[in-house]
Amino acid sequence: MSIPTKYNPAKVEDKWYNYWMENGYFHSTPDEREAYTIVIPPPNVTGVLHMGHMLNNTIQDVLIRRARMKGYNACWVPGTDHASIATEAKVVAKLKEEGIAKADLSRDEFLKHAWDWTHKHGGIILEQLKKLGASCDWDRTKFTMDDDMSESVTKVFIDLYNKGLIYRGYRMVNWDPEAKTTVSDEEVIHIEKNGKLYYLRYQIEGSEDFVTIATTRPETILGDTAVCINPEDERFTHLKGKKVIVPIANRAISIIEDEYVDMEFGTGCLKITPAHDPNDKEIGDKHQLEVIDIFNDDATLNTYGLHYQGKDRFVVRKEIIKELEESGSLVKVEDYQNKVGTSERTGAIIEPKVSIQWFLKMKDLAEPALKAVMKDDVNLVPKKFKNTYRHWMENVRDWNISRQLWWGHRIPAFYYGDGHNDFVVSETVEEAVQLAKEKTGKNITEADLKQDGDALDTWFSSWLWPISVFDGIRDPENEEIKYYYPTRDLVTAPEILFFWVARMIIAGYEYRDEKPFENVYLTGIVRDKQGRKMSKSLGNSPDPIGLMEKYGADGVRVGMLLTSPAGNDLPFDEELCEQGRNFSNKIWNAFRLVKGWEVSDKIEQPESAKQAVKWFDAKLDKVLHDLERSYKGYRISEALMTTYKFIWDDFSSWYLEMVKPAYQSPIDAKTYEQTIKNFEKIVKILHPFMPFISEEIWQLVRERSTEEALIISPWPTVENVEEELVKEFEFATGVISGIRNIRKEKNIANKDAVELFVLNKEKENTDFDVIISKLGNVSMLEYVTEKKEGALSFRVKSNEYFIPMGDNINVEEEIKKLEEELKYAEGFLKSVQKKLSNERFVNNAPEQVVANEKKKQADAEAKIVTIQESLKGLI
RNA sequence: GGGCGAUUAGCUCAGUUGGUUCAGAGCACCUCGUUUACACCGAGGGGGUCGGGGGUUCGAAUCCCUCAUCGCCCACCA
Repeated sequence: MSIPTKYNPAKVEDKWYNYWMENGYFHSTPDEREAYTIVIPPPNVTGVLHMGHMLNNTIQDVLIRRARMKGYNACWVPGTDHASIATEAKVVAKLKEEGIAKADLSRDEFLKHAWDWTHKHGGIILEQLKKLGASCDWDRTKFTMDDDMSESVTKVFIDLYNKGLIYRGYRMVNWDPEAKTTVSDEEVIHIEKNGKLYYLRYQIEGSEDFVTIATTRPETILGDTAVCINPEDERFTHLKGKKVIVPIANRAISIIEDEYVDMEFGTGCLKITPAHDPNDKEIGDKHQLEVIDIFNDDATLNTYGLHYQGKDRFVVRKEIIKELEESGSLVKVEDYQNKVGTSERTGAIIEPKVSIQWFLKMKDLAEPALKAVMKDDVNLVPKKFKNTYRHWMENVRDWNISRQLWWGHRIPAFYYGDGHNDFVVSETVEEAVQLAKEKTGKNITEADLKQDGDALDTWFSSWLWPISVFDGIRDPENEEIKYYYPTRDLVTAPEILFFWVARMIIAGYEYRDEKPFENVYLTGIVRDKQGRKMSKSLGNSPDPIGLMEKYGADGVRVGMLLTSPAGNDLPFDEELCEQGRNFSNKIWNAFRLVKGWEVSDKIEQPESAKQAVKWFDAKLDKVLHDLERSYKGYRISEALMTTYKFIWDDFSSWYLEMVKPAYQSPIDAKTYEQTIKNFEKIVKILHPFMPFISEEIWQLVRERSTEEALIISPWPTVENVEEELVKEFEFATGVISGIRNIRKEKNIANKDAVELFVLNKEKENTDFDVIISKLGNVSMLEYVTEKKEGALSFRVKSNEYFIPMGDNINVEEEIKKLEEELKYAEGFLKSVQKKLSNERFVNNAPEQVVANEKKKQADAEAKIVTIQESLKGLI
């Protein structure tokens, strides 16, 4: 078999992904094993893979691959989200390009376009995930608008309606004039904007007097239905009970009193526009004011806008100010900063608007979900998000679930009359007819019914995701939902903690009486080097596919994980992928080295190899133990770093060097076999991070049947860690470093052997002396009882080592070096002594701590004596 | 405006209940190296008064107070 000199990720990665697919390793069906389930946060069906997905899905793949190897029945359910508003916006834009306006299409025609679009673009992102190595069970791929998924949504809607939790309400909602739909509070982003505060005067009816109000939105005066003052405000006592004239509109409106008004702000007079401000609405309701909606759905003015009818609100703002100025109604204008709500999806400035919408009562539903997180039944990683979660859940408000969109799940309400409450809610029209008949006692036919035109908020389907992908809504007793639910981990961005995570927990308790997942791993945001969020508009987001072509999927996976503890933003830098790629290269070369050895069963295993194998076993156990802890705490970066150092340093730099046969000599069969076994172990622990290269090497070191693929091979187990052995080896590496330092100082090439004499003060284990000899290229290692003359020395703990140099010693240099060492040791001793001479320390500190200090003192003293003696010898 | 969190080496971060090798890791940097896997490498090395100040304690990166800076979330002041 010939091993290529260069590792070729592209070729290898495709090969193994296909192999895994062909052999169905990703596929899961319920069996006697324990389930380990992850449901993917479904990306938008028309979305394209970005760096956030890369991070997110890499983490999920690491978790699911490790679970698979640990013997769980691992099931990672993939899928996509119909993303109602986002997709509809894209389809509208695409139609516009083709010269088609949405308004010219019927609902069905539009939906046909949307489905076409979905079929064409949907799933691209899933194909891209395959490049990353995502080991999803593709047979289970779901889409939130699949028939069964949609049915589940409808069922839940009806159920909640029948429980009295869903209602229609004439309420102030957030209106996105661009998408012409409402959006939930969570979808409104408040942005600080520089605006103006306009002071306008309204004439008092039947008088020449005026009252001045302050507003940021002068165009809304046309919808004013009152002016409000604080009842305590003595400046305005004379106005009580009077009326004022709205400029331009020339309507008389009442002056009302309400404590809401802040006397300190503006002029202390507040204009009330119930249709276009949430607070005004509240005051309006309290005082039974008329609601005048002056806007059309696209935020142009309607007939109440008088001569401004048909013009956009911001155009009107400019024009109306001019008109007010000309008529003398504008008193002054001040610069003013305020926060303006914008739509998360379209970026449009949100218009508060009163309209009839569907709402879900949240308070009672939220309660078990709040408790679950507070007592860590659902474990948030990192924990700091618990606070934010609690804050939101304690102040949860009713959820506006209706959207004036076509792409999505249509609200299953059927109207039999024109009244707002003349409807029935049901799964089918047939059923609706029946219900309507019962409700009205009239003979109602299908033709008399009209289905509600609104679609449901996207999240109203995704909140059911962990249940509905296993059909647990329609068929709560089915085998799959019982087996796979609750899922194990959810990996997602903190931005959607409320949109999605909280609501899934709510739905979980409501529909399964159980949490939807045990752990929620919240990733950070992927940023560029300058700390800016990666976005299309900034153009600072690298193309993930391009990155994978350049560094290999394995390399990019490592790059993503290197610096991303949970909850921390990831300042992405291509250099990280480079580090990942270099790591692949390192592993590949280690493999080439081992595969290049000639094996002979005629030679004995050298003692050094025996010791190397013994140590490596112990070290592996320690690493496995550390990994277990890291994974348990979801410290994925830490687990990767442990693996990285183990492979790079312990395996490549130490172990392989120790067992490596002499130049052009064969290796004994036993060491070779053990080394292959060790290689198998390291690719196992590597596999979750770098699935491709690990499988490639696994398959190259031995012939494998399909039952023996790495992806399904068992994770190495650990019984007990021989800490002592690991420590003793560290001591030996200290000695080797000492030798290397002297070689370097004296320019002694590694191929020239040296002699090493050991003055043994403290009995140390000598098992690793063979290793010291091999890696230090020591021709003779001898224990002596007194110092060696004409030699360079170094100390490790309280042992002293000598390398004879003959005349090749610069005495002055040596003295200087020793003096420095001595100075350090004395300083150290002094600090220890200071501690020990402090009576209160000795009396108060635990015995263990004091004993340790005493040991440190003794060691330091011994070392000082050694150095002093050496110095004497030189002088 | 309210709440939460952070501030440790040039960068990104560890540092479990205050006390063993507590000041660490990776990357970057510097020096040396054409030794028979790998220069996408090897061997060495430098670098931080743990944001400032104060306090508790025998002992503080770790606990308390305060100031500064940054970030996030929530919020209707026109």
